[in-house]
Amino acid sequence: MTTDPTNTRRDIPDATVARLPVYLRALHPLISAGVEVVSSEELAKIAGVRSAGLRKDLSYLGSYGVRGVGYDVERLTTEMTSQLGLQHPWSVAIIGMGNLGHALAAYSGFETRGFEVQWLVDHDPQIVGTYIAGIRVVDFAEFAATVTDQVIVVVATPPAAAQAVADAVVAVGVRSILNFAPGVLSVPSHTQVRRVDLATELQILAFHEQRGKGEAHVASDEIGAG
Amino acid sequence: MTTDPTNTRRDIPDATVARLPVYLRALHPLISAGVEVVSSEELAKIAGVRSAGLRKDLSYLGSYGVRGVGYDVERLTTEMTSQLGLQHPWSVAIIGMGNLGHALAAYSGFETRGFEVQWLVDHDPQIVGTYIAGIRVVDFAEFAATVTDQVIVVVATPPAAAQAVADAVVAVGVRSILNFAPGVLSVPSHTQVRRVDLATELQILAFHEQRGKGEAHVASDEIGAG
DNA sequence: GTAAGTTTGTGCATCCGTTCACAAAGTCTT
DNA sequence: AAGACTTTGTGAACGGATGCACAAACTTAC
Repeated sequence: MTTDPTNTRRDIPDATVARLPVYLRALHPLISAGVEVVSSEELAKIAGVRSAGLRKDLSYLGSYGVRGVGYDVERLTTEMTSQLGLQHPWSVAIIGMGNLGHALAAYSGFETRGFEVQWLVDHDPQIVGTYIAGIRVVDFAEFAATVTDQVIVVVATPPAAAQAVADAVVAVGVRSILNFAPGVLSVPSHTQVRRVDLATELQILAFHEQRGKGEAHVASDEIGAG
Repeated sequence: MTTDPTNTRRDIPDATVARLPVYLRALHPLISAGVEVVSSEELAKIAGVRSAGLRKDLSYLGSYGVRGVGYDVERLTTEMTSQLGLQHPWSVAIIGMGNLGHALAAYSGFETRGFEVQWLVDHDPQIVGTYIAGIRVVDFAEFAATVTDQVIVVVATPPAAAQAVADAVVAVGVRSILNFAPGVLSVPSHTQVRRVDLATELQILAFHEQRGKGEAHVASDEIGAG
């Protein structure tokens, strides 16, 4: 089972999946610098994890490291890109063109990491038809009529509207939602929701700052998948 | 150990701490509606967790539920607010007034949940001195000169600047950082960093969408603290 | 070709978090 | 006051994730 090319379909633990994007990002500067091989020790340092954990994570990919040498940077990148399903870009729809939605639409970090913002959606007639970051804002009906398979919806509406939006996008077949609105969305079991709540993050920081006066070096949400 | 008023200083697991803000938020509509008592079953439903887990979480607070009745909504709110250190608002500084920083500055969700944006910081002379959401943008020197104890810094700069900003804020005594810039910040061990990376979240969603075609109902990061 | 050096891959032990299930402790009814 | 009913608080079992330590596998030097 060491270098078996057939083990591409092991199931990967959620905690590992949550770290793959971090590793992928850590590989970028290495590629740019023309580095061909990297050891688990070096890569772990860049990614901010322990080397043993990194090796275990990579082993779930049916990893192709070479003992005594390290990992081929390009191959590792290809492998992770493939595992994450990022060979071709995913379509993203941002719903809610308030401050946050506006900022997300203009955020350049999506394109470089496998995503393409294809719809900007709002219900305000004053905003529909205008252009934000070069993309025309449409209403929900137009989005629903043109939406294709495998889209990821980003909910950036006020909290009061979020559940209704979630219901509506689920109804048109969306299965993946990234929710910036505070509060819990209730969705069918075949739909996955990830939540990003700024106030929650600050409150967690506040707790630790108040308590231990910050002895812990916390690194991320990992937003451990529930 | 059941209703001992002295057990206010047990150490609370990280996973529980990450959920307290969610519970606190779930209590808001109940208070507004004038509900006085809530069972773990009801509250768990609102918060999107299991009732047994909720009870265990509350028990770490030295919880004051009443068997056969439920939890006093107001008391629970007070207790959690106190545990999270939110009796008086925390000062927040947002560094980097690009799209995202701009949106965060205008985000109204902070004030209502215990935070007060007190500094907006940028290094661009064109932006310094302007007002965003009623707050004057200052340069880093002015921030460093006026910063007080117990501030939380939100890093919303481009990735290339993030590490330098982190070094600088650590140097003036900041111990809590919320980082929106992609990539890992390296900080002293007494400093806590929480990371929010939009592209990472999307990539995790993409993985599950591609793989299981979304059979999992994922709810949040839990951002298991490292 | 052999020995020394390097780095991966993983078995094992440990820790942490979740879930189950039930006794304890309260309320309500008669 | 006693019994039926409700809901909490938690012990215990379980499962997943992390960290350690080392054998296996490769390279390099001589």
